[in-house]
Amino acid sequence: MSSNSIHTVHDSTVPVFPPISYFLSPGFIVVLLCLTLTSLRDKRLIFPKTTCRTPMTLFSVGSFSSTLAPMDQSVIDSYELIKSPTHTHPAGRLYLLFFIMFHHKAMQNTFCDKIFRVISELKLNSQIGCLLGYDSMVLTGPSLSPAAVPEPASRGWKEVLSTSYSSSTSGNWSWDTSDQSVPSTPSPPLSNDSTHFPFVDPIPRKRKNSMKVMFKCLWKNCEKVLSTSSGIQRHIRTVHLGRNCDSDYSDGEEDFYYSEIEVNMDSLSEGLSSLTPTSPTTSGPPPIFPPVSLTACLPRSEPSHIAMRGTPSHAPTLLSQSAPSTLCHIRTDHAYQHFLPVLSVPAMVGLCPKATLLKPRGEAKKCRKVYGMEKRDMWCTACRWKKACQRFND
DNA sequence: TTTGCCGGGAG
DNA sequence: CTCCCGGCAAA
Ligand SMILES: [Zn+2]
Repeated sequence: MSSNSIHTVHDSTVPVFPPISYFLSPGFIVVLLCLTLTSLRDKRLIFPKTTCRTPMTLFSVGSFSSTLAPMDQSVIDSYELIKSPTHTHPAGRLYLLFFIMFHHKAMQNTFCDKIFRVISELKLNSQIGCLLGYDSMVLTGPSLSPAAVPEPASRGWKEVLSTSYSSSTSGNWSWDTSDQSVPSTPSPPLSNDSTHFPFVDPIPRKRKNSMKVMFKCLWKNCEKVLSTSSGIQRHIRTVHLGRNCDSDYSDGEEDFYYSEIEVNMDSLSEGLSSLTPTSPTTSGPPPIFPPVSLTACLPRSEPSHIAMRGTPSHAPTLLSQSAPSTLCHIRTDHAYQHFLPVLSVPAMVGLCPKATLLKPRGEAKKCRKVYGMEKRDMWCTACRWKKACQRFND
């Protein structure tokens, strides 16, 4: 029976990774995301805030180990996945490659905005490159080989950005198939590598006054702020998403419609239902922004072989259905958010907060510069309307 | 020159 | 509201 020979590979237990065309069904958007992380912590920081339990499916590709593994369950799974030595770069870095399939097209922009924001807020020792694929124009090669990724200039793909801790680094890494690493990345000053997270004090930059983390609904014209993520999720679920409140069943979509804010408890008498309309902006404490260098990064040589394996996750799956207990979810979110304001350890050296009281009118490259006039449709809405950019705001 | 974006306007 | 653009200031 040669029909089965496709996934003959060793394990019969491992289901077959769906063909690339699966990701490219019309209406879906695939984001090819390449992360260069220096520690596991970085990833822990990024993904709980962005991909965890959102209406999309995340497939991880160990870019150097040439393995695919599904990551549509929870962050915990991704931990295990990352701990695998195949994902650890010899130099102590982690090179990760992800296919992200959005179940709703509208989620793409939200996701990008979120992940950009998180990365710049955290000043991660990470480089991130995003390749956005439009519908099914790319990766249409042989059914199973993502090696069919066309040349960088191919129209379907667009480089998004690459942030790095040092503004001078020209992050232009082409990942080669197997061995080599850090192709043209200038040697980063962080020698003090942290292969395992040397967690410093997880206490954020808390002021003496009690800053309490609260959760604000981001739905248009809704300024609801609640003290627990479960509360805000229930609010979004019932009020905005129109779901029945009888059960705590959640499909994870709420995560995109709220965000944490820090509220000064002194000027607030434990408002549990509404917030004083002090700051209309979404995120309360504007974090200090380091110079973030955005540079283009495009994959040069296509990964010639990628053995696909993993569970073919049911496409519009409901991630939380196995564990309807919302507590589990909250716990994870809550745990990670402690780390949020913590700066990554080694690279704090070159970063001066620099009192920029005068706000010299923008520093970071905005959508127009990053994407170019040619792909105006990839700008954020504000940029498209010639308003202040909200994706790369500073 | 290009880029960011305020203010204003149309629908 | 959403969407667009003239025009100015800064890069
Ligand atoms: Zn923008």
